[in-house]
Amino acid sequence: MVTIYDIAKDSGYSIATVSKALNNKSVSEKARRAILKSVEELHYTPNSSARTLATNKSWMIGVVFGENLGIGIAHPFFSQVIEGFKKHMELYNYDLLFVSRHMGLQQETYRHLQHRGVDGIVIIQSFGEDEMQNIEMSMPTVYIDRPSDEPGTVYSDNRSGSRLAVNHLVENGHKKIAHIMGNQTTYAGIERAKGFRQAMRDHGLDVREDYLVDGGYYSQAGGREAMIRLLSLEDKPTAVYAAGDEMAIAAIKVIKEWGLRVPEDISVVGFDDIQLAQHIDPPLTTIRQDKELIGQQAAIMLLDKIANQDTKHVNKTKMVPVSIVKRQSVHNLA
Amino acid sequence: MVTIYDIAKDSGYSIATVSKALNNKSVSEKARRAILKSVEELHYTPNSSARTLATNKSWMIGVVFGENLGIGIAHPFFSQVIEGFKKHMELYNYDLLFVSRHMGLQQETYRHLQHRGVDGIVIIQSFGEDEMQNIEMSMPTVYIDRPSDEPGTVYSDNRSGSRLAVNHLVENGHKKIAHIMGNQTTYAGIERAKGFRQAMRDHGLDVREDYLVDGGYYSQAGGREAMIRLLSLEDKPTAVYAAGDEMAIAAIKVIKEWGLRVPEDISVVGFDDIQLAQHIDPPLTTIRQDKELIGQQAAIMLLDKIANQDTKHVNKTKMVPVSIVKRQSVHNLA
DNA sequence: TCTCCTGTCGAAAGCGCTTTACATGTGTAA
DNA sequence: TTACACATGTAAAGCGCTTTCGACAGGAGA
Repeated sequence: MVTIYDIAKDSGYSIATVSKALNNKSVSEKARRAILKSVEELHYTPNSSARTLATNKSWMIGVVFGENLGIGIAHPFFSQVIEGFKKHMELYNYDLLFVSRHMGLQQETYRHLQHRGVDGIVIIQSFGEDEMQNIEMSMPTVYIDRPSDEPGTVYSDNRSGSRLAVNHLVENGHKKIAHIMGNQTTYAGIERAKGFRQAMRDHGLDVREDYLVDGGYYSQAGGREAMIRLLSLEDKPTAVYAAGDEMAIAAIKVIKEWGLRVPEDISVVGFDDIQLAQHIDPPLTTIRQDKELIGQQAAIMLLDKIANQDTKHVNKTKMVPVSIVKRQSVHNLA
Repeated sequence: MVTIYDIAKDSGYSIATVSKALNNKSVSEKARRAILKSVEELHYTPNSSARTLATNKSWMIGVVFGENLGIGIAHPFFSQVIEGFKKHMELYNYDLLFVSRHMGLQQETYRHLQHRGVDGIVIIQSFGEDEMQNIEMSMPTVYIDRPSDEPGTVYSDNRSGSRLAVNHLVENGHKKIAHIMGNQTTYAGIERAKGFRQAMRDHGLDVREDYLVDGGYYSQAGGREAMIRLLSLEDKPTAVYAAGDEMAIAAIKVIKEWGLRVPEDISVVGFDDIQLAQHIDPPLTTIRQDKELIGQQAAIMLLDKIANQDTKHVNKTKMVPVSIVKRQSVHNLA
C-alpha cells in the first residue's frame, strides 16, 4: 500500500506538507504540483480509516431500514425514498452504510452505528413506535414517517392526502365511503385515518365504525381481508379509500372476485402511487407521495443537523405535500 | 468518547489485555470478567476505524450499482438481488457500503472503494461492457450478469430461459415467433437472443430477421417502440418473446392500442418475473429469475474470494437456474 | 534446592493520517 | 543596517486500536 510517506519521499516534501496539499490547505503552487504529480505516478489513494481516526469524521451515513415484509431494500416505497436521499447525499460526498440489522434489537443497531463512527443516521421504519423507543440518540438523526411532533422527522402530509381522497370521492357523489386503515401503530396509518374522519365530518358525512377496517401493514394480504369484511356487510359502501396502494389493489381484486365491478359498483382510491398503480385494471386513482422529495428533504435536514451539532437548535419537522392522481378507479354516481 | 484506555484504567488491566479480552484471545477468566464489566459500565464501543487501521480489515463490502434508468436502488431487479446478497452477508457481519457513483467514471469509483478500504466489491450493472473495462481489480470482486467466461460472475441461465419461452410457445402451436431483444451490448441481452435463435433452430423454425427487434435497455419505452415495429410488419407474428418484463408489458399495451387482443391475437412472454407481471391484464407468462438466489450466490462467492485471496484459485462462475411461470398471456393456437 | 516450562500479562511499536506549534526564509519599512 | 511581518515548510504528538515480544509468577520435575 502506498502511503503519504511514499509521496513525501518521492516529491521531496514532508508528510505534513503532503497532507496539506491533499486537503487544500495553504501550500505553494510549486509544492502542490510536485505532490500531485507523485500522487498520480504512485497511484496513491488516501486511507479513509486513518483519516477518520484523525479527524473523527467518517463521511458515512448510517441507514436503518426497518420493514416487516421481509423484502428489505426491495420495498417499493422505502427504496425510492432512500434513492432520493442518496442522490442528495452524494452531492456532499457522503456514502451510505447499510448496516446489518441485528434482528429487532434496536439498541444493538445503534451501538453498531456508533462503532462504525457514522456522521449521521437516517431511520426509515414501517412498524410501530414501541418497537424502537428508548434509544438515546447522541448522533444526528433523521426519521422518515414518524410522529410529527418529534423533531427531525420528514413525513408526507398524510391528513391532506386523506382529505384529497375524500373530497374527490364526495365530488363524484359518494356518501357511503369506507376506509381500509393502515396498521394503527404506524404513524402514517394513524394520520391517514384521522384525516379521513376529519374530512368526512367536514362534508357532514358520518363515519360508520363498520366502514373502518384495519388492513394491517399495507400488504395485499391485509387489504384482501379488510375488503372481504367490507363486502360482507349488509349495507356495502359505494367507495373505498385504502391507506396504501397494495391494499387498494388487493381490494380491487376481491371486489372483482365477488362479481362486482370497479369502479361502477365500488370506487377505490389508494395511497402512495407505487409503480403498479398505473398498470392494474382499472388504473388506480391514488394519493401520490413524492418519495424523491421526502428523501431529499431528509438529506437536507440531516446535513443541517450534522453541520450544527453544537448549537442546540431544535430541529423542525418537515412535511412534504401530496397530490391526487386521478385515474379510472373512481366512478361518478351522478 | 470512551476508549480502550478508559477500560484499562477502570478494570485495572493494560490496554493490551483489554484488547485481547475483547477479541477472544487468551486471557484469564478473571481478567475477562473484570474487563467486560467495565465495558458494560462505561458503555464502551470499539472504534472501527482504529481497528480497521490496525488490522487492515474493514468488514465492509462496496456495492457498485450501475443502471441507466436513473432509479438507482429502486430498480426492481437489482434491489432484489442486492437484498439477497445483503441477507447472506449479514450472517457474516459485513455491512454494505453504497458509494456515491462518480458519474460514469468507473475508475474513480474503484479508487473510491479502495480509499474506503472495503474488503470486497459486488458490481451489478445493466449497461454494456465497454463502459467499464480496463479496471484492474486487485480486490476481491464479484459481478452479476456479466459475460460468463469472466471469473467471479453470477448470472441467470439466460439461454435456458429463452429455450423455455420458445418451447412453451411452440407447444402452444406458435411458429411465427418474434423476439424483442434487450440491448445487444448487455450480456443478458446477447445471451437471451442467442438462446432464442438456438431454440428456434432446434424446433426447425427459421428466425426471420425482421422478427428480431431491439428493445433497448429493458424499459417500457424501448418495448413500446419495438412492438410498434413488429405490428407494422405486413406479416405479423403470432407470438412475441420479450427479453424483459417491462418490455413485454409495454408490448401488451401497444397490441391492445392497435385493437388486437392478448393473447388471442398475439401471445406474449416476458423475462424476469417482476412484481408487476402478475398484476397486469392479462397476467404475464414469463421466465422467472431467482433474484434472491443470485444475490446469495454472489455473496457466497465473494466470501470465498475474500477468504482465499492468497491462493490464486481461479474463481468459477455460477449459473443460477431460471423457470417459466405460466400465466395467461399465451394462447393455444390448436 | 534449582531449573525449566507454562500461562498471563504489559510495554511499546506501528497502522496512515491530521494538526499544532515552531523553524526557516523572504521581502518590506524604518 | 536592523527589525519585523508574513509565507512556507517541518517535527512531533496524537487519533484508538492490534500484536509482537519479553517479563514475570507459579508449579512441576529433578
